[in-house]
Amino acid sequence: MLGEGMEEGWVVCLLSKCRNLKSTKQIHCHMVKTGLHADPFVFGKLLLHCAVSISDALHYSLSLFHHFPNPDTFMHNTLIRGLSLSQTPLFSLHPFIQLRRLSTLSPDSFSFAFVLKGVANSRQLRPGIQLHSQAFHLGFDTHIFVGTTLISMYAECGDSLSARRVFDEMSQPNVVAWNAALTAAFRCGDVEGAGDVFGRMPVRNLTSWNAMLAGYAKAGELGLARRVFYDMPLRDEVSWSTMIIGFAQNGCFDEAFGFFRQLLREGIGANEVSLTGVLSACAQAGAFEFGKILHGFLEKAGFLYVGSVNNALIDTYSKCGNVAMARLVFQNMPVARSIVSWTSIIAGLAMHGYGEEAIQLFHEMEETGVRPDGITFISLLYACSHSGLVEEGYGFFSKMKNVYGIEPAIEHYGCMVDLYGRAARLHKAYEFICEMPVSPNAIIWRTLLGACSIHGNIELAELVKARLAEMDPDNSGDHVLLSNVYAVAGKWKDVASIRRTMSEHSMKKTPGWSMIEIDKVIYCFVAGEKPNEVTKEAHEKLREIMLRLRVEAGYAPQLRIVLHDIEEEEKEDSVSKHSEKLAVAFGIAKLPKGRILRIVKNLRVCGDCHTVMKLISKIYGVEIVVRDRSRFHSFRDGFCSCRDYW
DNA sequence: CTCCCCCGAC
Repeated sequence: MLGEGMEEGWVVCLLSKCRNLKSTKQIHCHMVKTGLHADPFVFGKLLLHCAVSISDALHYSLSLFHHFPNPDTFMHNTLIRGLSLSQTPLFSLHPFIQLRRLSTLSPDSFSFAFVLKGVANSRQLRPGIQLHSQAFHLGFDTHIFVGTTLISMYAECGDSLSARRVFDEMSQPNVVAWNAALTAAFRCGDVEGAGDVFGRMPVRNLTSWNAMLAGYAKAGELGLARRVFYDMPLRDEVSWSTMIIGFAQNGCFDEAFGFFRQLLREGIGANEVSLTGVLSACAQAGAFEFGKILHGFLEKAGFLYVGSVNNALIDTYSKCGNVAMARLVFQNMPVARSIVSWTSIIAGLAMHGYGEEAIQLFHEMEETGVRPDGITFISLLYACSHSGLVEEGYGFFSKMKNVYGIEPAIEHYGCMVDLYGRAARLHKAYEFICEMPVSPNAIIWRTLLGACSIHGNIELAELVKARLAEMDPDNSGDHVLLSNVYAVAGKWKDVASIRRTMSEHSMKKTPGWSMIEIDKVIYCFVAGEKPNEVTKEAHEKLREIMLRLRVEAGYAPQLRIVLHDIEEEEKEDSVSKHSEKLAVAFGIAKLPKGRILRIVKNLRVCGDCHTVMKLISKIYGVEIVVRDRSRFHSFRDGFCSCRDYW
């Protein structure tokens, strides 16, 4: 038998090795048997472990807490801390208030710092102000730790002035407080103010420089980020990752790739964060070949043992059109599958039109005991809406609320509107919008307008367009959608009137572009661009293809395109050709037979192009994979994987 | 510093 002190140390050490609730409960049992659970120090460690170190054990720590006689301040603080990091951070107020009411105990600086963190995470300004005043009365507001948290809290709650004031009133801010002020300014969208703080900092460590990089990148100020990057006296892995991720998130994939290559060239080497960043760039750009190279590299370097890298790979393969590889990565993961892994594969299957399989995986996930989050349900609802699974979608929407207690966000309501709208239940979709408890944003109305354009409902489209005109009058896409509704109905006068309004207000239409990779070179075709050598060749091939489609398949262009030709007849013939048709034509001209044509497009594929692709796949015997704005179309032998529902 | 996230725009 071990001595008492040794037993104590041994239990605490064992506890720190427990990664889940089950093994932690075994330690707890042992503690009860040996009587150690009554020791406030050991019990406090157990509580901390359940509340903070392992996930999904917060409820267990709450019940432990309630069964402990006279819990001390540390135990209260542990509970506050655990709750502040949970899905319901505002609940951290409860143990804090309880602690304040006790006559035998009182809150300390930790209590304030943790509860302020909870308030910051809940973005609720009012309790934040009350806590600030309490901290002031008890003299904790001058505590550097509390003061720093106050700055972050005000910034998170959107009160930039108060954040600024707390910082200005600090007598001797340390570097952590300076960094908090810097991050706070960025958080409030005050890019200039952040630069100002940075300029006045007495000491700058690497963290401050990296915070500047991250802040500029998040604000889309990539030029400024780049300048700071080259001005830095010292760069670490974080600096490099921040640049790669910053460029990737702002759609500058070439730069993201460039920084990654430079990172390798300079011998610093990739870590798991820079790898997820560069993989995310591949995913968004549809860079399948580069993604495969990275996969080989990271496998050899042992990065497959990192969960996030697997997740990024799953997403990359899905978004590059190879859902089979995505599945394989998911199945062979040598580490535990997190909620992100499950959500990634569900989203991947969904965007490839495998709605039933996505649902199947969701059920497997539930059986495994992984708890879905709000994003999982967005992906699942997306799967249902894009596969026409209306009843199933509604079922999951209810389950999300009633079984998992997840309050639907505007995105979930958006999915539901899409679900009904795509399935031609336009009035149901409209009713749903009117009855939902949050006020609809432009995206919600635009979803319904999109549905009206698919199903040709002029009355509803006009009503919805009027709403959009109030909320987002400068959006050219909405005008285009309404004009499409008119065009399908043959109401040319109304179409012309919209076009006139658009040119009078000099509204710019987003140009459509399509990319195809041939021999490691990416060719990008933009609708309406000036002809060059490449586009000329593509046009020639396209003319030949279209002729063959007319002769052999009786193809006739759809109304919208006819209209288009009339309107733009004085322009170059090239303008009337959609970029995805050009990319396909170029691919047929250049790629060897039997190769899959992989195309990435920035907008949604139009009805006419969809028909043309189906015919090309049949007549030319090629497989075409098109990644549209939000999903994949796989054309083979005259059919598309979306079953014409998209 | 990260991975998964509703709509639409030729």
